[in-house]
Parts: sequence; structure tokens; C-alpha cells
Amino acid sequence: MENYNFKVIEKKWQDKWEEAGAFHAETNSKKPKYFTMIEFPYPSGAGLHVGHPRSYTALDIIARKRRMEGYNVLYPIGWDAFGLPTENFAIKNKVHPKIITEKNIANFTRQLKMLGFSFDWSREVNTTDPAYYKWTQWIFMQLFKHGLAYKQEMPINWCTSCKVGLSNEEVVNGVCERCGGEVVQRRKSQWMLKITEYAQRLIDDLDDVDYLEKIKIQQKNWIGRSEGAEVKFKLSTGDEMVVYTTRADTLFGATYTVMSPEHPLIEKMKDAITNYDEVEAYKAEAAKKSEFERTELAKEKTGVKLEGIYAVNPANGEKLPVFISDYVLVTYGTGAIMAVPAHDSRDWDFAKKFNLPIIEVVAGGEDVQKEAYTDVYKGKMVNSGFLTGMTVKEAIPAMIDWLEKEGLGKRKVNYKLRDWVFSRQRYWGEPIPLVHCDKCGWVAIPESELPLELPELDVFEPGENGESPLAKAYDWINTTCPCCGGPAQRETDTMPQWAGSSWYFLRYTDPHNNDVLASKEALEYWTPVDWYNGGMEHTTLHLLYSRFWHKFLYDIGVVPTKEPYMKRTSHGMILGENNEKMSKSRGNVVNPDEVVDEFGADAFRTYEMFIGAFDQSTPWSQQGLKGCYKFLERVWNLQSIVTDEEGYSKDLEKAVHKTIKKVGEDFERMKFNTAIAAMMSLVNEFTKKGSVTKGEYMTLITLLNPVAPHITEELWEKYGGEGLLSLHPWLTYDEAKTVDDEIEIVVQINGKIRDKILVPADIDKAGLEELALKNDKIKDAADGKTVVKVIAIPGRLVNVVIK
RNA sequence: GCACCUGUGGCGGAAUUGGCAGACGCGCCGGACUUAGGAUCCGGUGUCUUUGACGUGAAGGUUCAAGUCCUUUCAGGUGCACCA
Repeated sequence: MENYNFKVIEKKWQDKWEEAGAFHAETNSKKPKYFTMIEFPYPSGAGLHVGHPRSYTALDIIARKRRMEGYNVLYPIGWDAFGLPTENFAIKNKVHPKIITEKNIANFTRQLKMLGFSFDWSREVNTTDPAYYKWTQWIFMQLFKHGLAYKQEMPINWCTSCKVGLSNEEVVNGVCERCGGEVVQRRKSQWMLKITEYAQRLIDDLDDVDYLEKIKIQQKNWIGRSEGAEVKFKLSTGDEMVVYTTRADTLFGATYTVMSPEHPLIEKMKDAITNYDEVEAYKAEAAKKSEFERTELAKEKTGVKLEGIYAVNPANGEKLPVFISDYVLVTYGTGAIMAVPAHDSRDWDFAKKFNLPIIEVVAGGEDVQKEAYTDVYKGKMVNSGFLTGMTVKEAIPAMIDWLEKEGLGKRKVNYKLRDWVFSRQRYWGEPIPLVHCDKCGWVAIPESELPLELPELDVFEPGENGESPLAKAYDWINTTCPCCGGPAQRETDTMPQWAGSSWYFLRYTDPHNNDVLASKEALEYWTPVDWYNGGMEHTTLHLLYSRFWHKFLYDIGVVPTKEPYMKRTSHGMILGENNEKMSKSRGNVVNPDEVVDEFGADAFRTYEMFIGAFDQSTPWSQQGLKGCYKFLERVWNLQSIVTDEEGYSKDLEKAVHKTIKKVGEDFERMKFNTAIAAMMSLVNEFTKKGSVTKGEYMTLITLLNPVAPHITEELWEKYGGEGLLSLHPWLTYDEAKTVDDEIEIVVQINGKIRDKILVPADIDKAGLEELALKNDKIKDAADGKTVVKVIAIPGRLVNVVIK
């Protein structure tokens, strides 16, 4: 028997799989379909991170098992290749991002192929390919035509020294990541997508999908539905200020009101405000602050009182001061609040700082002068007119009813979710397929002109005034209006990286179609995705955006299902050996190339699955990796004790059936670590016995195949297995042979273990009790005491309670 | 601050409905083989004051029985940032 030579074996089987087209998915095959998918990677210059294969191996195991179970499996791969790092590299090195992207993709492809994933490479997609982004643009165009895309002034991060707009990611500690210059907020007209119109459906339809509970919770928290009321406050100027509140019950406790600095009423009331200079200064200060500073300074509340103005509490007619403060956000609710310091901790902080009265209207807490009492479950209303004596739960609807009756307010549902800022002033993204005509406004280009390709440029830097690099492509910009034929200019902003990843799963079903984004037939057959795995960091934005686009496509009849993904799971991070996040600066990065070179792909895959609980983050261990390599070597070396017998031997039969059951079930539950542990145990049993039948060995190899596909194909071939093991049927087990005839039962006295007895597996409660009471140790212990109770749990234990 | 997650040997981690805590692997200790061992094989390995007792971050509670359920609390991680 030659030594385990993974280098030869792995190359050999990767070639064979490719030759045989073993992992090609066939649209409309007679077999049942199974569509499983991992988040397609961003092909960074750093190459594959050891975190990528954790997710890819896990679903590769599922894909391979499904194939063996007779499914027609689609397990695709592609590239989410637009994005900032590539563009910044391009700017710095004066190379076209396309060239960098090609190079990075080639490297990623090599690395993924070396790991033996069963991807259908014939369906590879690339978001930067015009044949792909033609359809990203097409979807945007439909959104535009259905009124879901609009332009609005939005603040952007502006580096005062580079004179460019920055993404949040590029703003580090309030300064520009590249030059360290000051970052301020600047307003710019941006394309927005109305995701808020889908807020309720994005919550409701979570009931129909199988996501990890924590992912559903995160989606719901992000959308942030709240039920409350809008209440009208009359101002001394005669104007009306509408506030939003979820605690209408506390209206009698309002002691002041606050508007956000950007609130439009402020300018309207300019003449009535006696300290307008001070107000202007505060507004300017707030506008100058970057988002970072505004939130960082949150500890200390700031604000300015609008002198010469007051608001009237609609509940009791009291005159309340009006403030502006940046703790009130113009983007949420109505941009104005009523402040109830006794029962809201932010209002409380503000009231203390500005010496405002704190009036208790919900009793049940400690002294409200010392701390706000925010509990809504226990308290009773006090000092609140007709609400006094009610619970908070009763008082909220009672107050809203009263407000509605009096015409002073109304019920209102609010969402934290904001519309999606869809413009980027960048080169490396999909061009937005619209033109602006002085006569016709914003007009979509004809569909026949798609894809609208990126113009060739030599310089990829954003412009001095924050405009997109595309603004420099004069020939490209100037065009004619598709509507009136007059002169028009193209939109120079590009789409965000999220765009291409919001619908890529659809393209996998029919990646080469040039007439539609995917044929009806392919979509009907393949969608929805049956199982989607990815990182926890994408469970809000990416997942929400793609669900939104999918629902829109469903509404316009392009896709047949309401939801894109039936099942969504997430994997934990792999940390460095020092238990910290892997990063170049920490010097704890593990390079997959080196691991595979030294131990092979199979050992790498096995270790990544054995490393710990799949959904938990866990540190890398070179020793642990070695242990998995040794396990594969032991499997290989078992060859020296394999006999010619086909079936299972008497003494190992049970162990084999149990292992088949456990491994299959554990794979489905993503308990890969315990599945591998079970296979290790089986190998230990083989070794202990000193011989193993060919039947037993082939079973082990089949179970191990989804995890370590190369070594197992090789052994399968050596022992005369038919065809490719990867396409061989998965194993069945005999339930009867997974249970023992005789089991060990624990005998306890007062909950402490005193003995263990061997009993027939099917013994009943009475039989167990009898056996336990006959037990010598129990008799000794019970001597002179009374047996109070005997608890017998068949299959588990007997507990004798004595006194 | 809010939300979610996690605390179990020297380490990574096991442990259906509450029912033998520590599976499996690493490391360590001992032995065999060996010119050699960072190879391989065999045995051992939670702690202690070892006829037994104690042990799952801490403190209470429920129960015949708690890693698992309840209450309080401490520590770490992740996400979001004043959401009225």
C-alpha cells in the first residue's frame, strides 16, 4: 500500500469531475430540483480568506449529499466584483479596474477549484460583465418606471481636503481614511429606492420562510415597526407642529417639545423667534458635524430654546417651551417630539441639563426626579385627567381615541427603515440608465440600448465637486432625449455594490440568456433558492435589499415566488490563533494556499467542519488541522486491515447503522463537527477490532465523501466501486439495527448515582423499579430508611428517593 | 444605551423532551517500535484532602433530578447608533 499522496489524488479527481461534468445542473431534469447557494465572494486582491471555505464546504456537503440522494442540484458560484477596494487600487496604480478584477477572479477561481467544491462552473456569473449588468440596469429601469426610484437631496460624507464624497466605510474616526482630512456633511441630490413601501410585507412574509430565528429578529428590528400616534400641537405663531409618539398615554406629562434642527417650520417662523441668530448658529453647527461626531457627542445633550414661541399641550392647554436639538432626527417620525422627561431617558437627560420640569404621570417606579421610569407593563396613570387610574396598556388607546375624536391627532404606524440611497459618485459600478432632458426631465433610455456600458476612462478619481468620475466622459454624457429627441445628459452616478447582489440568484438559473434576465421556464423550475448560507454581517442589508427587489419583480410578474430564499442559515467567523479577528496588521492571517499545499484540500475541508459549532465563531488551530489530517491518514491506512467480505460483520453492524443515521442527520442540522466525530469513532472501532469488511469500509468512505471528496473517490475506485462515488446513491440504514438489545441504566439514590445496571432495552417502568429495589447498593442505602418515591424513566435511569 | 449571541477540563468543543457532564479532536503523561522522533501504535488524562466529595461565569429559586427552566447579576463578542 502506497502512502496517502493528496497532491496526486486531489488533482486527479478534480480533473475527472470536470471531464465528466459531474456537477452540472440540468434545467427541467426529471429529478427533483435542489438549489443551494453561498454568498458569492467579492474577489479581493488579498485572495481567499479561510472564512470563505467554511460556508462553501458546509453547503458543498449539503449539495453533494443531495446529489447522492437523487436530486438535480444547482450549486453555483459567481463574483460580486464591483466595489471600492478595486477602484481605489485602480486610482492608486493607474490600472483599469477591469484588469484588476480579472486578475483577482483568476486567483479566486484557482483557489476555489483547488478545494474541490462541486460548483457548476458553467453557470458562473460576474456582476461587472455588461451581459450581466444589462439586467441589473433593466431592473432599476422597471423600478423607475413604477415610481419606486426618485431623486432627493441627501447628506453625503465630504472630505474637505481630498474634495471627494466618501462612503461611511471610508470615514474612520470622523476623518478621511486616506488623507486624515476633516469630513463634513454635504447635501447632494441622490437616487433613492422606495424600500419603505415594502416595509410591512418584508415583515409579514418572514412567516413563510425558514430563517434562523435570530436572523428574522434582526430583520424585524431593522425595519423597526412601531405603532403610535401623531399629535398636533398648536404653536403661538398659529402654526401647527405634528409630533410622533408611541407613548400617547404620557401626554399629560409633556413639559416641553423638540424639533430637529432641519425642521422646515423653523425657517417659516423666523420672524417670531427672537433669538434666531443663536438658532441659526446651532443649525450650522449641526449641519457641519459629520454623522460620526453627531452620534459620538450624544452623551451630552445640546439644544437651543426657540425664544418668543411656545406650544400648547392639546391635553391640558399648558404652554410648553419649544427647543431644537440634534437628538431629534428629521428622518424619523415627523421630525418633532413631545418630551416627557419623567418617562423617557433621553428627554430626562435633556430636561436635567436645561432645568425643565419633570412631572410623573405613570406611578410605579422610583423617584422620577432621579431617574426616568420607562416600564410600560406595571405602571398606573396618575396626574392625567381622564386617564388617571388606567394601566399604560389601557391608557394608550384611550388617549388616541380621544385625540381622534377631538381632531387633535391620529393613529400612525412608523418604520425605522429608510429609503435606500442608490447613487454613488464612483466609476466602478453599473451606470444608471437614465438621461436628463430640460424639457422632459428624467427619462429612461430605450431597453434596446441596454447594457449601457461604462465609458472608457484613464482617470477614475471622483471629481472636485463631488461628481462622479463619469462626469469627465463628455462624449458619453451628451446624448439625445429618447422622448423628444432634443439634447440630453446621461446620469453620471453609478449604482451601489448592493445592486448586483440583489438578484444574482435569479441569473444562476439561466446565466447566458440575452433576451430576459432568466427564462420563465428556468425560474419556474429552479426558484426559490432552497438553502442559502452566508455571514451574519449580511443578514440585514443584503438580505433585505434582495428580498425587496424580489418582491418587486414578483409584483411585475417577472418571478414566480414572493420570497427569494426558503431557508437561510449563517456561519460563525474563523478567528486567528490568538482569538482575534484575522487581519494583516495583527499578523494572524492563515493562507489557504499554504494549508492546502501542506495538508491537502480534504484535510482543510475536514478541519473547517470539525473546528467547532458551525454558527459560532472560533479560533484557528494549526494543531487541530493536523489532527484532521491524521484522521484522513488513518482512514487511508485502514486499507491494511480490509477483508474481501461484502456485507457488515456481526460485531460492527450496529455501529455502522448508527453512524449512517447520525452522520446523515447531523449534516442536515449543520452539526458537521459531531458528524465527523462519529466517523472518527467508527474508525476507532475498526482499528480496535483489527479488521474491517470491504462493505464496512465502503460505507465509511461514502459517508465521508461529502466532507473529503478526493480521498474517498480514490479509495472507492481502488476497491472497485462503480462510477463516481460523488454520484453514487446515499446510504440507508435499518432503524432496528440502530438500537441496542441491552442498555445500561443509572440507578440513583436521592439524585446521586449509586450503581449502573444492564437491562433489556424494552423493559418497562414497573420492571425497572423492581430491578432497582432489588439492587444490593440500593438495599444497603435504604436500610433503616423509608423509600418515599421511586422514579423510573425507561431507557434512562431510576431514582430512589429515601428518607 | 438598546437588541441579539456566548460563558462547560490546559485548548477547540460534546451533551433529544430537564435524566450518567466532559463524546470526538488537540495538548500533556507513560509505554512499545526505532539510529532518530515534531512519524506510527498501545494505555492514561476534570479537580480534590479519593471506601468518597466537589464540579458547566456568580448568587438565589423550581424539581425526585438543572449545563439545560425561572429571577438577579458579572464578563466577553456582534450589530445598530439618541427611532420619540
